[in-house]
Amino acid sequence: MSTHRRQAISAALQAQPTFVSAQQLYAELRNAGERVGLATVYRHLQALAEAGQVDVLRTDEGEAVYRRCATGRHHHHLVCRSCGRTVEVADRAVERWADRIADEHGFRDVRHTVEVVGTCSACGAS
Amino acid sequence: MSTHRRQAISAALQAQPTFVSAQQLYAELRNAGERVGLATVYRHLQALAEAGQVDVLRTDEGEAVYRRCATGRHHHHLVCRSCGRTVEVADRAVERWADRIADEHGFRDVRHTVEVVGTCSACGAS
DNA sequence: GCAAGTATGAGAATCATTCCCGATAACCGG
DNA sequence: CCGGTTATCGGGAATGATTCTCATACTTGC
Repeated sequence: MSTHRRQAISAALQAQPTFVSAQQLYAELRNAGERVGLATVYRHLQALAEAGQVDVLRTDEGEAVYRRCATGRHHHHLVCRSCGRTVEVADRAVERWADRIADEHGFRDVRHTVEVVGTCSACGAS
Repeated sequence: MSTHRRQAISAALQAQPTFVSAQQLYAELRNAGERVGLATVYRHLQALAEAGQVDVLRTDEGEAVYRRCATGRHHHHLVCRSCGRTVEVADRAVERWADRIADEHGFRDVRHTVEVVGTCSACGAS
């Protein structure tokens, strides 16, 4: 159906250089003049997440943050704790590791979460 | 000072077979007859977490869950999504992987989050 | 253009977590 | 053991993110 709002939200997300919370995206949309409701932002973000079109993760404070990733394939993130710059990492090594560990303990249908944060070269003014 | 409440909370946490939320722990303490406040549970849980005596992580719903781990050393968890059984995994391989990835992209002071969930052999009634 | 159905937005409702503050209990010097 | 001082408690209010509700606005098929 009407994909007007959905497109606006999807586009706004696309424009983000890093992970953003629903609240942030909502604020940006409002600033950009979009008359959109917070509930709508949440709805679409969730829909996009379920459709696997965006990645979701939780900050240490428990806030959900979203990001439209370059690839639809499974990957992980390397995020700068200072500027938020995000590098998408697709490396089979971790997947294999997770599978091996799970296997060693008899676990099945394994799913994993792997996120790495650090200070990027631009921010680490050493 | 008064370590009465602190001990009760620490002990209750010790008795948990898996990760528990502050709310759950609070409920258990009340059931056990402890006249403790929710705020106190949060306070001590946070203190214990900062002291590195308990591990904290976030559920997909954003709720913080705590666990007193066997070792104080750095490790990860393999959790059964059905029964909650938790296996502590200390495997240098992931650490090396994370360091390597970070290094390749010029990131420093790296910290990582790695959690694996699956169905344990007891629950996977296949 | 019209009916029927979905998306939308505003604000209320939820829920975990934190804040506030008067009450309480531990510690200490005497 | 006593009073004074101070950190901890507990309960309820305050906060903040997320979800729900529902009347209204837009879409689509016809």
